Order: sequence, then C-alpha cells, then structure tokens
Amino acid sequence: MEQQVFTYKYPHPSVTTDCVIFGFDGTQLQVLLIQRGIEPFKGQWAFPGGFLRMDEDAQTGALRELREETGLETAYVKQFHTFSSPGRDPRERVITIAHYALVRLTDISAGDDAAEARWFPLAEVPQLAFDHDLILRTAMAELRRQIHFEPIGFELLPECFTMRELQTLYESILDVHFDRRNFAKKMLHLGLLTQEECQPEGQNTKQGVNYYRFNSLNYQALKQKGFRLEF
Amino acid sequence: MEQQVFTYKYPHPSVTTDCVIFGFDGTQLQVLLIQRGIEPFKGQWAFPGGFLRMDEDAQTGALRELREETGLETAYVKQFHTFSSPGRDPRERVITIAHYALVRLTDISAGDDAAEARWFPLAEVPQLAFDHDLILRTAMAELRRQIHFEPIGFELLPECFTMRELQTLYESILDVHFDRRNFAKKMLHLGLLTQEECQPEGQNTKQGVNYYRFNSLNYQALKQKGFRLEF
DNA sequence: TCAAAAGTGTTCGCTATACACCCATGG
DNA sequence: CCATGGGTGTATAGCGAACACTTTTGA
Repeated sequence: MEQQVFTYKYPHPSVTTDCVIFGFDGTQLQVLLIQRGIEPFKGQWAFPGGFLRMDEDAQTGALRELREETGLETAYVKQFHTFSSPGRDPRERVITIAHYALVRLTDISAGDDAAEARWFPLAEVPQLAFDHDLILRTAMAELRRQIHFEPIGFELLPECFTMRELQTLYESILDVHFDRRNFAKKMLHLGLLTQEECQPEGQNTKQGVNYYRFNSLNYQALKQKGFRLEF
Repeated sequence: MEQQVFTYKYPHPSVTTDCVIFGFDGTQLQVLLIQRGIEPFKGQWAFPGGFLRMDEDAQTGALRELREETGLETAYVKQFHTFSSPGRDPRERVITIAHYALVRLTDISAGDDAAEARWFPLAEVPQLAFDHDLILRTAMAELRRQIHFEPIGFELLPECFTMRELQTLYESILDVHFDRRNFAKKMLHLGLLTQEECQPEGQNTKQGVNYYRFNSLNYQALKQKGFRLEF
C-alpha cells in the first residue's frame, strides 16, 4: 500500500465519535468502558470511540463503534454534545462528537469480543481517560432530560418486563424514588404499556407478576398529538 | 508570509461553527441570515459561520461569529447539534458544530456592519444554503425543548418588559396560545419576575401597564432545588 | 364616544400524592 | 407460619384550564 498523505492549506482537527453505551441489569444503570492499551492514558478506562471516516456521518460512526464493542447492529443512538476543547487530547487537536447508546443487556452475547471491555455500574465508574468524566456527566444530564420527551427507558429493558423493573430503571436514571402504586398507576394511564396475557417463557420469570411490553403504536399516536412524560 | 501546508496521514474534515441567531421584535421570532457572496449557493441566505480556529473551542468560535455579525460581546449561546453528513458541503467534507444564540434586538446598534446581513421573521425565512433548513428546524426544536428547563425567554427580551411581550414570546417559540390571565398568574407565581415600581424611561413605554424584569437571584435559588417550567 | 388592551378572582375538574389492605410466593 | 413483594383503591390537596367584568388609554 502506498504511503499516502493528505495536505490542507489550513490546519484541520481530527474528528472522532465516542459512544457512551448504557445498559440496565435490572437494578443499576451500567456503562461499557474500554481499557486503553496505549498511551496516553494507558491502562485507564475510556468510552469506545474512533476516527470518523470520510464517507460516514457521526451517527453511522457511533453505530460502528457500538457494533464493534457489543455486536449489536441496531440500537437507540443519539448524539448529545460535541467536545472541542483544544487541550482535550494531549497529542493533537481532536474534536469528538459524543453519542449515547441504550442497549438491552439481554441482547448481548455473554462473551465480549474485546477482553479489555467491561460493564461498570454507574456508581463504580473509575476516573476516566481524557475528558471522559465530563462526557459521562453530560451524557447523564442529557439522558435525564430526554426521558421527559421520549420513553427511552424501554430501550434498556428486555422486550418483556415487570412494573418493578421499569420503576427501578426510572429511579436509577432520575435518581429519585417513586411510590410504587402511583408509579404503576401513572404508567398504565399513559397507555404506552401492553400487558402480557400469559407469563413470558424464560428462566427468571416470576409467577403472579404482571409482565408488560412497550406499545410503540400507541406511542407513535401520542407523539403526533404532542405529549410529555411528567416525572 | 510563507506558503504553509498542513499534512496528515489520514484525511481530516474541515470543522466549522454555525450560529443561528434568534431575536424577538415584540411580535415575532426572528433569525439573522447572511447572503452568500460566493459559490456554492451564491446569493442564497445562510447562517453566519466559519472555520473553527485551532486554539478555540466551539463555543468561543460561535461567540466570535456572533460578535462579527452583531457586535455583541456576550449573549446566550448554546451548542445544539453537530451536522456531519458527508455531502452537506459540495466542495469538501465539512462538519459544522451548530449553536443557537439568543440576543436582545434592543442591544444591537441599528446599522449592521455587514450590508448582506438581514433579520427575517421565522415565517418568512427563504430556502437556505447547504443543509441550513435542517439546521434551522433542529434549532427550533431544541429551543422549544430547552424552554422547559431554562427560562431562556428573558435572553430575548429587553431588561424591562410587559407581561404581554413575555407571553407573545412564549407563544412564538412554542407555537401555542395561552390564556392571558392564566399565563400571568403562572408566571408571577413562579417567582422569576420582579415588578418595576415605576414606569421605565423609554420612548415606547405605555402608561398603566406593569413592567417586569427577570429575577435571576430567584432563578438561581430555584435551579438549585431542581424545578421545571411547565408550559 | 368607542374600541382595544390590561388588570384582577373564582370555579371546576383533573391529577399528583399520600397512604393501607389483601394475596401469592417461597423459605 | 412468616416474610417479602406485588396487586389494587381512596381521600385530599394543589394546580391547570376555563371564564367575565372593570378600567384606562388612545383613536
């Protein structure tokens, strides 16, 4: 392969996409981190990310990162902020278009491809490389905000879930506590849930507990009319 | 000046900042547009923008654009989305970090520096250059969303304003109609407004009408407690 | 004198909230 | 048998929405 170079009349920054991947294990919100194998910040944890290719947009790049780390072809991925502070990478000027992804932990094959990738509960995230601490804080803030406009919680749960799981998820994201009965009442009243007639078949299902799934048809209809999720 | 070039092992995109500048004339929301003097899209209107310098972050770049077009040194400027579609500029790969700015039309000196700059009421914005139509739609959506979390409306009004002006602004942004009495009641109840004791001195003030100003101390206190503006 | 706009208060209905009891499951 | 957790209903208070009349100003 020939040694190719690219020259410009003006300096151009590097552009990367980073992907904050959120999952939910039924109790806690988790993020997927990668341990860096090279300097700078060798050995520290960071979000998956990489250079944006010249023929893909940021969303596509973030999806590619997601696929490389989780094997998932599709997921909820949303751009939330671009970090452009001149000193954020000690090597050269790097601008990163940050996204967050919401994935179902149940959809991910048990063994991760990359040995250096690991899920961390949000409360146990160590100090991160680059400005990724700031990126995580910003991602959480955006997630909390987005949940008022879109029922994004369902992206993190299995197809079929209990009311308790849904409530725990909302409480994890928003860092608040809801009354169990009021939460269920409000949720059911919104009309976004379909109750399963029979218990779903799975190893961990409980008897006598209602299972629900997200009713995206009703959601589409409600979105047309313009609605807000008040929590 | 020597002819300098910048060489990279991999292709790098150009990075620009664009700035959607919103103003409010008391009746309608307006945006500042620039008529392009060169190809591509020569003669069409577009948002002010330009290349990000290597020593400034995106916010600083957007503020610089704002200053160059309006003379304002400070204003509310917020990054809202990065547009990275590969074909969005026909010349080369250009990624733009888009911001919106909220300015007080009363603070802007009458004569614009650039003859090719003009304010357009939102409803009269022509078809724009590049993907700026999409940028405008996205900016409006973000503005509508942001207004639920921050009292950004006040950035667009003069220091001193009437309840009617405030209501018209909210109605312009959200494209809804409020009952005059309920709006005033809710606004006053929030505690973000301070009523002016006496009529402010100005050419356009009306007698017998209450004037208010934004009480940012109360706002800071409320923000601590976490609150939401419900409209 | 009349039209237009601003100030003000009440009523009603909904919904958020607080709260208790019963039942099924599993140890 | 007991502990744990889930299912369900009710009472209250506060807020949002609908609504009318009076006053002032300016044409």
